[in-house]
Amino acid sequence: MNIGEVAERSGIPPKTIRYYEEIGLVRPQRSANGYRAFRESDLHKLAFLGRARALGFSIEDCRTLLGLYEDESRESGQVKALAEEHLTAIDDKIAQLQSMRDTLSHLVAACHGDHRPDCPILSDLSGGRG
Amino acid sequence: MNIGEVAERSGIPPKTIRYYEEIGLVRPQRSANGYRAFRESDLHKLAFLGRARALGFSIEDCRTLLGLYEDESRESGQVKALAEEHLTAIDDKIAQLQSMRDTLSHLVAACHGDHRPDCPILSDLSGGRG
DNA sequence: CTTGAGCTTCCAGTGACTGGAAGCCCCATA
DNA sequence: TATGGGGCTTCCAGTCACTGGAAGCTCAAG
Repeated sequence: MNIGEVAERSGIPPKTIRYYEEIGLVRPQRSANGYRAFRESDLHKLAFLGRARALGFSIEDCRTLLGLYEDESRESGQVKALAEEHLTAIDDKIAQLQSMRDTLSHLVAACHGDHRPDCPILSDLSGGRG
Repeated sequence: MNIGEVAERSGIPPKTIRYYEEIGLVRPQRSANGYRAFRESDLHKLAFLGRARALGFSIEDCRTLLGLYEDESRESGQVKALAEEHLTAIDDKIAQLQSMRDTLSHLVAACHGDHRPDCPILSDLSGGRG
């Protein structure tokens, strides 16, 4: 398979696939003409990466997960620990965004939003009174 | 004021303040010795920026907000529109994270996480049956 | 033989900092 | 007066995960 077909079937753009090769996540062979020659197993790996990235795992986490996936002597505890750590990070981010959201939505509600200059949003940002 | 004091009073690290100057968000004067000389108004601006950043506004949004803050002929509608747009973006991010969180927490719950190799998390990542 | 799509590499830019090196400047103490 | 240490300066590089674009090679169709 050439990169275009792999991109389509894995849902990962060609540029990103090349980048993944550059950082050693996949190692496709090469045809005589210099084109990358992907096997089904490469496609499978890329799809794995796509799903892991969609769950928000970092590239380094993905590398670890791929390693565990290919290691038949892995312990599921290692995978679960990584996933739990990531889950905690996600929860932290959600909490942070939620807090921003709460503050911001109050400010937006308080702002009449018309042609006049006075604005509770700017007042708040400027320190509470001005 | 030197940069150290401004950093402490605004809560923004010196490195970040220098960066903000570089991109034109603040323009402190200079003392004869080459040190940056901040006025109270610079400190005020930096505190404004710190709060806007804490609400998740991008640097470019912050630039716009500062401009509106200093423009006495602004219309509060412009500020509100910007804030609403940002609020929507936050909501989108929360929804995305929440979706990741849901999937991931199910997978984590399904994984026994012991010394055995079989693992629903990896199975899912590998395409549902691997 | 030409055209155009697809592939190659390499370089640069994104956002918002952050770390580190090399080198002034200033103040306090011995 | 020397020195030591902390604070300040600039500049360069790295972060993360791509993404855009340029220049040029390859391949299949007409």
